Amino acid sequence: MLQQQPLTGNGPSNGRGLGVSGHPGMHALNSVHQPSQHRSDGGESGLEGTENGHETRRDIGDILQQIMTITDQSLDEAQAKKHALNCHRMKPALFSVLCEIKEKTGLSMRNTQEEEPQDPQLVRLDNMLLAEGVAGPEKGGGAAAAVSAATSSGGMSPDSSLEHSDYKSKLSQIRSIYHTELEKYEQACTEFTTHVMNLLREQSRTRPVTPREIERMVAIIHRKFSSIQTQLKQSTCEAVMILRSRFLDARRKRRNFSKQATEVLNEYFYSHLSNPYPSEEAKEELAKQCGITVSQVSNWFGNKRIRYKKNIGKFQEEANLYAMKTALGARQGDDSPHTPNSTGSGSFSLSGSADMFLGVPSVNGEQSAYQMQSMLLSISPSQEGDKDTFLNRHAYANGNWQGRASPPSGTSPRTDHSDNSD
DNA sequence: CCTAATGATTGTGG
DNA sequence: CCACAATCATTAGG
Repeated sequence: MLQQQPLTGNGPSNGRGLGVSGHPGMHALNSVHQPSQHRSDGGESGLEGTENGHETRRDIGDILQQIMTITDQSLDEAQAKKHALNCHRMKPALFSVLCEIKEKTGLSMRNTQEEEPQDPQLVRLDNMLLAEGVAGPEKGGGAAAAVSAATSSGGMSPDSSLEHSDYKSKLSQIRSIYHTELEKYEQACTEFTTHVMNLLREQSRTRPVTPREIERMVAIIHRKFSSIQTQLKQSTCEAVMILRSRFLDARRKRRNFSKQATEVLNEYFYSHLSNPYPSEEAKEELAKQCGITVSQVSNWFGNKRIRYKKNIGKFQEEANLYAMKTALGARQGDDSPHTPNSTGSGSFSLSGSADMFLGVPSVNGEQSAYQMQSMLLSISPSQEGDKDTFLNRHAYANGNWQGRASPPSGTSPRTDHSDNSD
């Protein structure tokens, strides 16, 4: 819109080369926009000459003549002419009229798509950067604090902090890059804007430029720069996402839970074998005790249930161990919160058997424990469910959540499962 | 190195 | 959304 102005106010000074060849386009433009100003005498004051009623043919000749003489004019002469034109008393009025025309023609079509509703994607990017702590004021609050709190209570996972700091440093790196780039863009934008504004202001002395036009120009520049910024934000987002996925992958690089943690979990699992579905609160409690997250507890129980069910025989030893342990704990006046959920299978069953183990030589006792446990686990309600109430309950519950288990081995209490098929 | 154990993820169904 | 089942990916032990 601005690169090719139709007016020839400063024509003579820079249009020399073109003028010589008598460009038809130029001629046409001249004749259109300055119908009353071209005059004869290629010499001096041609532009300011008075009107004369010559024929058009003659006019054209004059113009050509004028153009031809441009080459002969000196720069000073041209400047002088320009100045003279600028000082003409009609000039402001003419300019304002021209501005109006411009406004009505060229810019009217632009008006239609002037408003843009704040690109939603840009908003999304902004939100994400903000949420990720890249665009915000400073990091160090929310997530980090929560993580540190969680780890401190458990008193463990010293390596997670390491990974975390790694993540943090990478993130801050991205952050700093983002900010410097953003600043650079911003600076360039304002610089360019002021430059353009100055340019336009200056040009407004020689050609019709309305303030509104300048405004529009500035808006256009801002839009362009903001699109660049969007790109920057997008790539930053990408970088964060990549970093994030790497970090999450690192989380997949699991560490086994501590011995104590698995102890606690197993204790709960086997003491609630009838219904190994800890409530949300129980999960939280366990998580706190083990220094892991609630979802990790959920994972653990999910894995445990499925793996236990899949091969009960493999877990019998373990089951025994923990059953015995809880029995011992219960016996030692540990009236701890067992949260009798639904079936009320708290310290139940094995207190008696534990007693038995205690009064019996160790090796033998362990063997008996296996037997007992396997009986408890593989018992079917119809067989001898009416012997003891606790046994009955337990067996029932077992059958309930396990559905039908499919232990590949013959449920032998021994550790020698002779199913080597190769 | 191979394998079992194990924590996490993914896909499916209620 | 939760549980389950299958699977992935890593760790630990031989």
